[in-house]
Amino acid sequence: MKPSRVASTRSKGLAAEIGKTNPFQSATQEAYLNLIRTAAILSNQLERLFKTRGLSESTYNILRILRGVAGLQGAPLSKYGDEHTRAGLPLTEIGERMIAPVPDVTRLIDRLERLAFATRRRCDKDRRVIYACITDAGLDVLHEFDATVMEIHEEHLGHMSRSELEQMSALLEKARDAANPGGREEGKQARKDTI
Amino acid sequence: MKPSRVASTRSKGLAAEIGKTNPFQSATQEAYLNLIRTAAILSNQLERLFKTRGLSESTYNILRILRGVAGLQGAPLSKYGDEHTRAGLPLTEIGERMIAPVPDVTRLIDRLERLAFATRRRCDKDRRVIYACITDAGLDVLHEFDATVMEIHEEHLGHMSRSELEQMSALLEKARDAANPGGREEGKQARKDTI
DNA sequence: GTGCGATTATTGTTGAAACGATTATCGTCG
DNA sequence: CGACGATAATCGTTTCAACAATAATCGCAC
Repeated sequence: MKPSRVASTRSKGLAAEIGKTNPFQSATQEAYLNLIRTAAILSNQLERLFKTRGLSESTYNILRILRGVAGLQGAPLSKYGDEHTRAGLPLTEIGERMIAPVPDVTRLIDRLERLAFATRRRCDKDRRVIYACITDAGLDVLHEFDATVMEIHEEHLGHMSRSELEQMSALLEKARDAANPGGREEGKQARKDTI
Repeated sequence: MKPSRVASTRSKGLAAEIGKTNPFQSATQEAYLNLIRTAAILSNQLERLFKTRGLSESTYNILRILRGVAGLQGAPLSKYGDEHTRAGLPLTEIGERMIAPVPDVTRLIDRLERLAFATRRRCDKDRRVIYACITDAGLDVLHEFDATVMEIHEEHLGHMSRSELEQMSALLEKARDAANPGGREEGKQARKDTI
């Protein structure tokens, strides 16, 4: 069934030692478990918050991205259509900027549109691409969350010193270096700067 | 609609500063984003591996837990039934040991049972509880994965030094301290020692 | 311009998770 | 004993994510 490269035959020799390994088998495994567990626990509370307004962490992430570009001057949409149009972003680019890489941005925009938090707009230059824009209601709901989100972050991580947080961020970034599924972290300098 | 305590009125005053904040708004937010992003990327490859045998990360996690108790001497099930019974674990305890806290362990066991990787067994002492046990096929599929899982971990995190990994684990543990959704990390010393 | 590969988005379908309500059993108190 | 609250598991339903297949459009070669 073609294990699709992930289950390919990679035998470096450490295969034989399974079963008689250290309590945590290896430092890498312990680090991975801590990573997954911490992420799950911390994201849990935020997810519940978002859900009160029909959002998931992914859709919230998209709204943050759209808000980030909504106020830019040379934004793509400002030259089309009526003056009330807000700057948007093609769906593919949205997918590239998301913190958790997710295919199927279409469905997420569907939900945002149903909630009236985003709109679609076809690009005239290239009619394949669709721009998604945040609406006023979307800005409102984001604004409504802003304070609470920051406070939750403070509650969760405020007990760590600034240097610890920076250190953790640095280590996490380094941990990502080797992973890059598919290869190379987008040379196009994609900014994943918002939730 | 009762925001269920997560959206409760928590006004510490930093609410007002939204919008004019630093590039990363705060070190806590940056740390959170790095955490989520790294976890998503690293877990992605493992999930695809597990999926080749019909498992998710959660069901794999359960199998690891069940394997961990399958060989224990004073195991709960050894005193019931036939001699071929393998030690198992009540569903609730499984849920407590999982890396990502998940309700509805029932459904996960359903899948494992359908895949013939686990079996159910009702406890005679307390007929409410169900013990789940790993089967030989379950042990096989785990064994089949063991080497690859370790190698993926090495690929992902092998470029970091041991001290970096330990440091990262320590920071992640500390990050979890304050979160504890619902309060207090189970005083019953639950071990989350396997994937 | 016509056809062909590549890109963008959508859709269909399947599988998994979240949440709440429900059932069965236990322990205990009267 | 019989009722009550508590606990363990299951089920119903809705929502969400993953994967593959499809449709529309573009860029370019010819």
